Amino acid sequence: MRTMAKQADAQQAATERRKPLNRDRVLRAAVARADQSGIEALSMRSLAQELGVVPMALYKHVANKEQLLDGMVELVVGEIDPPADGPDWRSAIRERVLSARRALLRHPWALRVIESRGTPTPAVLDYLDSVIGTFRGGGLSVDLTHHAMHALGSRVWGFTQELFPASPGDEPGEQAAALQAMAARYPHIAEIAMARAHDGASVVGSGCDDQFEFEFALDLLLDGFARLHERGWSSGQA
Amino acid sequence: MRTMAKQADAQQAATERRKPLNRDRVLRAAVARADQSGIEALSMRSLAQELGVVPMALYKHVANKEQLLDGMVELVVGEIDPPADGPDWRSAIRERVLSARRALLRHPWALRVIESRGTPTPAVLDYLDSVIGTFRGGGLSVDLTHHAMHALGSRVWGFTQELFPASPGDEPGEQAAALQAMAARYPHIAEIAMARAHDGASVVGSGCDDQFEFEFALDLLLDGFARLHERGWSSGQA
DNA sequence: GGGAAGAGGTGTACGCCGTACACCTCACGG
DNA sequence: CCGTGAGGTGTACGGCGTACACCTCTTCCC
Repeated sequence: MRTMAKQADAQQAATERRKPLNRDRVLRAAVARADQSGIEALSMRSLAQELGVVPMALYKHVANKEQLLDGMVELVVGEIDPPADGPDWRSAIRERVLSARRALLRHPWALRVIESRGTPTPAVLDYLDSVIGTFRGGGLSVDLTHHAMHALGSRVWGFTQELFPASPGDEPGEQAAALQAMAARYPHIAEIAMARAHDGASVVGSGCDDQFEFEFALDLLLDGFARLHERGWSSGQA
Repeated sequence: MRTMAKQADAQQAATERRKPLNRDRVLRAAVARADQSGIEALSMRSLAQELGVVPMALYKHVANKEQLLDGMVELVVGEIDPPADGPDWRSAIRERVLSARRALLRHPWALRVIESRGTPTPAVLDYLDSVIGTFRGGGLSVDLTHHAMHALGSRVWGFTQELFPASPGDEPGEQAAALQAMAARYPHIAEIAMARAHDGASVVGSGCDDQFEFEFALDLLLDGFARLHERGWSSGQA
């Protein structure tokens, strides 16, 4: 507190919120809120409140909620590492996809938003374009690259859709009981779930899409692409 | 029109809507509406109107909207053919998944609803359980089956997430122009899109996830599973 | 036959949501 | 000094899901 403290303080309350509140601040606040409260808790109203501002104020910085979501996606996709250059397309793709995974792991809502968005944003296109470029740079044909991208599907984002949406961790006892009940009706699911529960350590909570699962599938596909590439595969034949 | 026509007619208006309107009729109407107007056009209010009933009437048959969606999923998943039995797990899975694809193709909203639902419905569990059962019946280890299911991911439903949400068909001239514009900024995407446009015939509209794309990826994965199975792969090693 | 019971349909109301529109405020350049 | 325009406000509308009290039949038992 220095001279003119009173005046400064008085102004501060006004000033603090008067700090321009540009588009970027809005987007970052939105990302933060979605990160910690989930995407469904993000409304224009709640976001405005968090920024100490009336809802309509946001519309001076984003056209509407759709554009807000697009902006958030841009931010998240911007966190993905740039492509590694090198002769080895296989590991370049691998690294890139795993980097995407890390980014989207930090913002669990992001994949769903990306996928639900009607039109891909520029950052999304940039990312896809550069992944494709890596395939092409590695010598894969346009044809094979095209199909490879489709085969990867949403996996280019580092995720495969969870089959079981990861029930938020009840205490383990309860979970075991639920499993017991399921075993009668869904024996095969239970068998697999049991086996998984065995490992224990390596699994985060009850989620099953851990790093290993993802890399298993990714490598299976990359192996497949490599094999087809070696054989000069083209969609004309088998 | 026969005797007592007037009375019958008078009653008919009342009667027609008085037809009990059970849970099943509600669900079927909801599916029909979602099929033809899209899932986002399905609100309790609009559905009620279509059934000639006040919104709150629906709540006598479904607990809330979530349960409505669950019920719709049950209906759709029920359309998937039962598993073919036979010694060949590979083609049994293939058929089953392609059947799921056909069902979900008839109800394009369904995959998104399945995935967004917090807890899988019984029909969903039945389906997954029986797919797993087919793997196991084919001799694949619990371990490999587990990873295979993850690798399939949402592909067990016959779909991979579209990377490009299929812009609704503008006239081809316009589309070509847009492509031209994109080529500058996203050369690799453009290259692939061009190549695809070449084939023409086999592609439905501008959508790219046609049958071929899907089967390409599916077979790549199934081949991979088969190969690992033959080698007695287990997650302990490479 | 009369009346309780309960299933099915109604009407009103609340609190959320996104956002259109008119307004205010105030720093700044002419 | 004043106009202007960027940034923030307040009010309002139409849509949503749904709680709650109510009405109206059908059915079934006495």
